[in-house]
Formats: sequence, structure tokens, C-alpha cells
Amino acid sequence: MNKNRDGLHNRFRSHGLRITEPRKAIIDLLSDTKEHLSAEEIYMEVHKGYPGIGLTTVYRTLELLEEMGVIYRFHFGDGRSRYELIQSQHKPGHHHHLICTNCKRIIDYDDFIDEEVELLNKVEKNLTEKHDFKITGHVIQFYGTCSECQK
Amino acid sequence: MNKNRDGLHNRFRSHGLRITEPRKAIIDLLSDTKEHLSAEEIYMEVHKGYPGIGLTTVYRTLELLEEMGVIYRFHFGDGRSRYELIQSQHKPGHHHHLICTNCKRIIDYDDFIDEEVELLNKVEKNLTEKHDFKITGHVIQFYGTCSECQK
DNA sequence: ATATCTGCAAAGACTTTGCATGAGA
DNA sequence: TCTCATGCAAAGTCTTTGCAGATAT
Repeated sequence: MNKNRDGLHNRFRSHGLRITEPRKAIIDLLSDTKEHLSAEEIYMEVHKGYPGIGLTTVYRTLELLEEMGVIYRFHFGDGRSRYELIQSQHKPGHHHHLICTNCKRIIDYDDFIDEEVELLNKVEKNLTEKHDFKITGHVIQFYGTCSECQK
Repeated sequence: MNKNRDGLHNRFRSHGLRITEPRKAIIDLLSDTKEHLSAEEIYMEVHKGYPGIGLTTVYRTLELLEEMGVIYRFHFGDGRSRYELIQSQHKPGHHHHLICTNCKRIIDYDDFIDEEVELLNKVEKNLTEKHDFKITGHVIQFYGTCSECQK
């Protein structure tokens, strides 16, 4: 039923990894959410439908998925890691984040201007040459106060 | 003697805060380093010249300096916060970071292209309008492999 | 003098590890 | 079957808090 989960099946198998109930549940949750969930939040949510789950398994599964390049792990400054499926129907493709420093709300933002993408490539190229650095990714986050918190 | 420390003196006093030995030592260290030190690293370094210092004081001082807008706190993904004086003789002014995911080395990068600054302002303006978000800062980090680790 | 600051010890929050049991393929 | 995965409990990090004694102004 779930596209993300099914697509991952082969990737798991080719690594000698197993598709298990807890893993399915975690992947399904990440596929279905717009949020930027922490390990604990994932644990609590999955727990509703699969009470046998342990927090340890959540951490181990997230580590695995990150290594496989299936999810991103972010540090928004609230002291815990937060995770996002890289490809999801409920998320824009490549996006950046706006973070409210007051209420910690996170807004996905993907209405890039063309120049933005272009410039980013240029900068990456520039940095690669200048510092002999092989760039594999970037993080762009804007901090500020959301509309609610401005009141 | 130290410019940063002396300049801060008034700022401390006007907030009813005291300039103490531990605080002086921490500020001096941050003024003199090019590194992106963690609390523990600051503690160990300061400890050499001022063995009485406690790690708690380091944390409290850093919290204070961050609130005062004197230092930035960064999360580079190694599980601990790292700190940088916003204005320092040993640091470029506004800069971004290149982070080696292998050896964790951090490189400051400030050779922005003019377009980059320009675009950033444009994007900030765009986001401010679109999401009614009052932007106060941003984080731009590039991840990859440094020259040493590519070998 | 007196309100602030400090260090120590303890507690708290998040994450990882060890190990015996359980479950995919 | 047989290896990999799981859950529990314990341990490990990093950071914060409580409190009595110390210190700056």
C-alpha cells in the first residue's frame, strides 16, 4: 500500500537487512507526516498502533535509515535530533527550513527562486575549488519569529 | 589589554552583571581562538590558567553571552554545542561553515560573492512577506569531505 | 553590605550499548 | 535454521539545577 515502504524493500534486502514490523511502522509514520519528528515523538506515535515498540529500536532504525540515505537528520537547536524522509508525498522535494525561535515551529520552504538554486551550485563549485572540499550537502536555516509569536 | 573584554565591560555593568575572573578568562579565550570550541574544550583550556574554574560556570557564562548577543552557538551535528565570538580579530566577520563529515574539521568561509549577499537579502525579504516571518538570522553550512580526508 | 556569582554534587535529558530473547527469510 | 532484530535495563554524554559559600561593586 505504502509507496515508500515498498520501494525500500529491495534496498533493505540488498543490504542483508530485514523488513520488520517496527521498521515498517516507523517508515510508514515518516511517510505520512509533515512534521519534523524527534525519536521520542516517533516512538510515542508508533506506540499507538504497535505498543510493543521500544525506544531503542526507534533510535537504531533511524540510524540505519540515515546511513542508507533515506532520511535526513536535523539539529534545530532544541537539543534533540529531528528526522525527515528525504522523499515524501507530504513534503516538498528539496527544501529549507524556517524556525521560530520562540515556539520552535518549523516551516518547510521550497519556493526557491531560480537564482537561488543557480547560486548555490556556483557557491558549491567555488568552495570545492578553493578549499579542495568535496561537498555532499548543505543546510540552510532561517531563524526568526513566526506570525503567531509576533503578536 | 583585550579589546573584546574591555568593550564588554560596560555591557555587563548596564545589565547589572559583574565582570569576574572566570568570565574574563572565558571571553579572553574566545577572543584569542580561531576554533569552534565546545563547553568542555573551553573548560579545559581555561583550566590551564585558572584551575579553580568549574564546568558549570562555563555553561552559565556561555548561556549569558549568547543571550547578550556576544557569541553564536552552533550545532554541527557532533552532539555538542560549539561557540564563536560574533566579533573577533581572529575570525572573519560574517561567515559560513564548511564541515568535514569525516574528521569533523570546520572551516570558516567568508569569501562570499556579492550576489550571495544580495540574494540572501532577497530571500529573507521573500520569506518575511510570504510567511509573515520576522527573520533574525540564518545558518548556512556545507557538508562534505575535506582535502585530507579525500586521500 | 548585599546581591550576584561560583563550584560542587546531584539530577535531568537525550542517546547508545550489552545481552538474552524473538522473529524474518 | 540461523542470522539479524528487538526490548529491556544499564550506562554514557552533554547540560541544567540546587545550594551554601565566595566575591564584585
